[in-house]
Amino acid sequence: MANAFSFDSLNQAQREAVGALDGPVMILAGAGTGKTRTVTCRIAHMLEKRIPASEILAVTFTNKAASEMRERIGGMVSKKAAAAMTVCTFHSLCVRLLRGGIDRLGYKKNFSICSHSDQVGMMKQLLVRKGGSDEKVKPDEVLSAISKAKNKGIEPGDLEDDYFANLAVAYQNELRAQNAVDFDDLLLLGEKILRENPDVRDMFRQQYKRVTVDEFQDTNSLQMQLVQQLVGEPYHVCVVGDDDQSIYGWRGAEVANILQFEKFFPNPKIIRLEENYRSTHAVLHTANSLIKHNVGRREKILRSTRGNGDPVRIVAMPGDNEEAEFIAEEIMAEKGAIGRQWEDFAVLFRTNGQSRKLELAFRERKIPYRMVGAQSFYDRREVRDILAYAQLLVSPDADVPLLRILNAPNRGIGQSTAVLATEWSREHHESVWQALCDPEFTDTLGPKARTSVQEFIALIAGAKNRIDLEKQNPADVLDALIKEMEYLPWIERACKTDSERQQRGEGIFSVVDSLRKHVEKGKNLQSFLDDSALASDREDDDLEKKQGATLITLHASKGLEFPIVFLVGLEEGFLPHSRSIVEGTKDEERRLLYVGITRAQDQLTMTYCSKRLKWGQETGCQPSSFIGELDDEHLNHTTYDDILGAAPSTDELDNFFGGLKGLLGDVE
DNA sequence: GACTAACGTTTTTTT
DNA sequence: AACGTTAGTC
Repeated sequence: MANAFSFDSLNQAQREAVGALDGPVMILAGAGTGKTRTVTCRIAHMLEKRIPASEILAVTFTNKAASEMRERIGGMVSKKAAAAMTVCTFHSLCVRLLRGGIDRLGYKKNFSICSHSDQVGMMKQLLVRKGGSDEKVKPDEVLSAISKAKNKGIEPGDLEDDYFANLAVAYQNELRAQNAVDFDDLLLLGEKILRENPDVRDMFRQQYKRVTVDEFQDTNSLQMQLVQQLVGEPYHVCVVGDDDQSIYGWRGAEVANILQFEKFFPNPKIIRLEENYRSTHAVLHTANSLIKHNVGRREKILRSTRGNGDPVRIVAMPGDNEEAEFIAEEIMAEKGAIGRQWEDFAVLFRTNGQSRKLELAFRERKIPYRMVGAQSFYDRREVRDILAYAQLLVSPDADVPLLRILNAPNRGIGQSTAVLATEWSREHHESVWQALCDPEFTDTLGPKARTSVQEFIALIAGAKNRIDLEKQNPADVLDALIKEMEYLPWIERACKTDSERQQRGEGIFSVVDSLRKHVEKGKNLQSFLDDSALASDREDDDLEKKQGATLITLHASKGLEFPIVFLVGLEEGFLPHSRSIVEGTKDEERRLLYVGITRAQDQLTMTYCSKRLKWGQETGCQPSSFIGELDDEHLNHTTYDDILGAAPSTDELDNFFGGLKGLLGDVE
């Protein structure tokens, strides 16, 4: 552990942050200022100072961030010490807490965690059951209102809209009846246990004497309260973040946590990291000039440790076709001219819909590219289905997963039977599964439906017995179950393409496979379901594993960096998004653009179009009001026509773009 | 109960 | 344009 890290390799501010181990500390880490390095060094410093690893808690926002942090610290100190620390997300910390003590709140310890799609399923049911509303209300709308209420500490019944309040109460009762919690409940109940039980709270405070919270600008007020419960005197807490990069306000993040940190912990030491190692001066100057238009921020001026670099280009485009072509052509030319890798290029956009034209242009030119984000692995139908079966094998009384797969694959238990069973279960205050098992209920069904139900019950009960009584490997049982009911052929029938068929098959396989690995580690089915519910895992989230230029949303780009960045669609209505103007969140849109700009290391090009295809319809566009806020000093305003001349041939294009670098770029 | 056709919607995304 | 949802038909 001797050479864990060296103070010499850190700058003044970083050194101060790494050295300040005691008391409340807030590190304001601007983009590209070596935040991760500082935080990991600080924790390594703790270990070097003989603070036991077991007393260290680091909370992150995603599981990926948690494992990366553990790995980096492991590289600096011993693997053993890294393994002994607790590095996890707020949610998984609460799961641990609740598996131990949720019975104090009247839940059973084997509670299940509702994923988003579970919540939607439940809310859809409630909307049907409650009816009553003249307008059609979307499940997501209600759920987000409930979520915001929970995060603000408002009781479901006290929601402003009566209809929503009614739904919220019903939703909460439903969760309760199924012994289930949603993501917000994890935090809510975790905080409640700590607050109401001094013995539990003291135990945690004894256990975790040093708490670090990463990405602090993304915490909501409930998470702040949780931190306050976790951290007792003498408040050895360190929060790290950048209010200028707070872009998740729409899902409850409270910048106030950073802006008013002094209110939560007394006399914090506040350290600013402003020395930027990532970008050229031109890029940073432009970023600084934009973000200073936001009011009520912790002012930070990023300083470049590098040279001026090329000016930042703002290019006016006739339309989105030209925009895509321009970028694709320029990437081809640049790559050849200065020997770049495809991976050095990134195109950033506000909405996923903007990627289509770009993909097309890339494919035409055989430019390899990687798309980040899009569809979550856990939202894939076959994955959700198989997880629903897995959950039934733990608790068949969970209504949402049961109803989800009751007729998937088709087994002759359709909507009408499902409705009858649900109604019966409500009247008799029991679960849908219990209703299906009840001969009194099945006798009310027609002979065909009755047989189908009985076969279904036998199928699930049989599999459950093989796990519970015969102690067979749950992964084997699940695998056999899937084959027995011919799930794969059923889902394949609905596929249009071969690649889709293959994808479905792989989805099913990987769920079973990851369950098997879980079991091999000695964990049970329940903990597998917990992990799956809390896992963010995008299909191939590891950007590094994919090859090619990057196409990515501004949100997903946070934390990444690229030598050459194109930021497209700087149009009023897109960036800032029209919705933000209605909702009065233009500041956050400005931060979003700030995040985008600060992703660039060497070269940045921002584009806007005069017209753009939107929802299959051509719409006129105005330049973003943000463009006018940028300082001109390192800007180069130009147009598509200026660069291209009048409609050159492809050959001319190639030649032209080949020489473009020489014409435009002030190469250092 | 299963399949098809018309319809409406469309920011960002994690746990 | 493309997707999911819903209503209508066999």
